[in-house]
Amino acid sequence: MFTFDQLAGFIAVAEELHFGRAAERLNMTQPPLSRQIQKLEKAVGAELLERDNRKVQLTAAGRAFLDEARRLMALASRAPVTARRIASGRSGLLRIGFTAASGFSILGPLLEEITATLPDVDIDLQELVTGEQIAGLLSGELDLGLARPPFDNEIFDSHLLYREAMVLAVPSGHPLAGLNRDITEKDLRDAPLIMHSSTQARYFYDLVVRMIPIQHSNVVHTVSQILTMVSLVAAKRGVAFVPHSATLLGVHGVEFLPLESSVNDPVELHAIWTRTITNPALALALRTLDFQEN
Amino acid sequence: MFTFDQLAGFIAVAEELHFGRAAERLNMTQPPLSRQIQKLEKAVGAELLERDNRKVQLTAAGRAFLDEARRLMALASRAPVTARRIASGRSGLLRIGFTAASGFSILGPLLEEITATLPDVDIDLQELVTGEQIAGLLSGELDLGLARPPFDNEIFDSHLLYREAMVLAVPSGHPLAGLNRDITEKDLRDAPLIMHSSTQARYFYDLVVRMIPIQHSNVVHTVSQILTMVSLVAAKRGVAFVPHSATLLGVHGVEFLPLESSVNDPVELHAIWTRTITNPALALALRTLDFQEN
DNA sequence: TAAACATGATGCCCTCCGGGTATCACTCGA
DNA sequence: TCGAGTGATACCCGGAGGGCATCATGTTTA
Repeated sequence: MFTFDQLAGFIAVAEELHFGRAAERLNMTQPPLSRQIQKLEKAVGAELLERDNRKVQLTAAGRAFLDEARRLMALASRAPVTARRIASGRSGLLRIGFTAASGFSILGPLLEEITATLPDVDIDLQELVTGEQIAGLLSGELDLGLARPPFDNEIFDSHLLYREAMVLAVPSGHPLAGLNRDITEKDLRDAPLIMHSSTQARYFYDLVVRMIPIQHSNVVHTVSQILTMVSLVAAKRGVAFVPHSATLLGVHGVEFLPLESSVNDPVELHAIWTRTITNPALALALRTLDFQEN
Repeated sequence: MFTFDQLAGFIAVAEELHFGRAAERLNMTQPPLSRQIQKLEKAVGAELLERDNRKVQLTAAGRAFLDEARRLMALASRAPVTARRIASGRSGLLRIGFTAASGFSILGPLLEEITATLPDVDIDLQELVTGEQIAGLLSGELDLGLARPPFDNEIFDSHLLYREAMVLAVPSGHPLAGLNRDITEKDLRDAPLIMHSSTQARYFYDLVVRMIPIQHSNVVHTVSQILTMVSLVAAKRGVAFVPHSATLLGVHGVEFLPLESSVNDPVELHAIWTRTITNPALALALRTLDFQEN
């Protein structure tokens, strides 16, 4: 196998067609350059230059090999640059998981800020519920999640994106919509309820149960995604507790009513990521977004 | 700058994710391999592998650099192969000049033989009169010519392709066409004549003058290309002496009549090339065509 | 919980590769 | 015919890189 030095030497001689001048260009003397070319020709197995004690010219094989040599040198000089770009985080891939509701609120501005500052970072997006995001982050299939609590603060670092109110989704024209006041526990005593899964959507389930004593006999559906809930409300299957950002989903035939609540804006959305960051693009993105100091 | 050995080492470690096994695969011991990778990382300017005293894994930059490294190695191993193919003549470029008439006779079979034996040799074809071919061969713009004498036998080597008769081209329905015998000098005493240029088509000019005493007052046109002559005959501008292969040009409105001649088939076509062959593809083609021994 | 094991990094030695200087061999032009 | 120009060769020397022995550290096992 030949070396990059030999290739550089050959290119110089091929361009100068003169060993002395080529050696000067390479900041070396002529003899080692001669031997370099000899070694290269031996390694390639073909005569590349025709030397005539008076002039030097390329052989047919030499012309072809010159092309390849230039290609090799170009590739070799580009490779470290791209590697460094990726190591520094200015280039690379960021895999982001997000919930359906966050997709309509915070995701857009967030992506805009990332792409404006880090234009060479590719972004993979996946709509996932919080549980799937946590699994993805742990397995390394995801770099960043936009998810709800709870998550293990030993493993994950996080940044609170926003808090929002819980509202009641009802079909258009529902009697409760005419009340023009905050909905209370009593209003819901006999309403058919579309409820969050206590396992898949634990966060919402717990929140609702803390806010309002539920008549479990009223529950007609148990689902895990906000979008599914709103769709079922639109289909007049019942009413549902959803975060305020669900109003942005744009589903027709649904109205959103305020709820009487002791806590202001109890629903949280966090950006979360594993504390052991291996993706430089993530590190840089977190700094860009001011989620992390240093 | 890094070396190919470092690249090969990195690829091995990246594939094995284990320094010991990678070293074994490379027929070396583990310590120098470790240092090779360190040198490579220093040269690249980025950490490529994350070592953990227990396991090895690629960094984001390492994954990207692995692609480039594989590309480099592939290119580096292909380059000598193509160079050798060209040096051996099995691949490359052959630039052939030919006269219009030879294009309709010998050129086809000749090309067929070359491409059948040397399928990877590209062929450039140019229709040129003998003088232009000789200039092209001398300047190195042409490798092989299909031309007429004379040419300098000191400079050019040659191979006689064929000899052919001279015939008289006359417009269809010309009185001479009805004679049904060889045409003699006397038949042409008053015929308007389309004659070869004494400079551009010296060979034909001399041949004709040797065969038949020309009435120079009868010459109505002086041209250098056979195809032009036949076209002018078709346009009834006169009669012309052309080689037998001109019958293959397929020009309508022209008949070809035999000439009384002392010499059988006086018109020669040669393959010619400079004695100093630099194009390996030419050397191999000449041997393939049996134009040259060894 | 301590000892054996596994694995990458480091220290040291030695060989060989590659660069430098001096010189040769060959050709061309005055 | 001789000197200038140019690529190849001889010889020397320093440094790069490989091998062996060993260290540092984390994991497995008894």
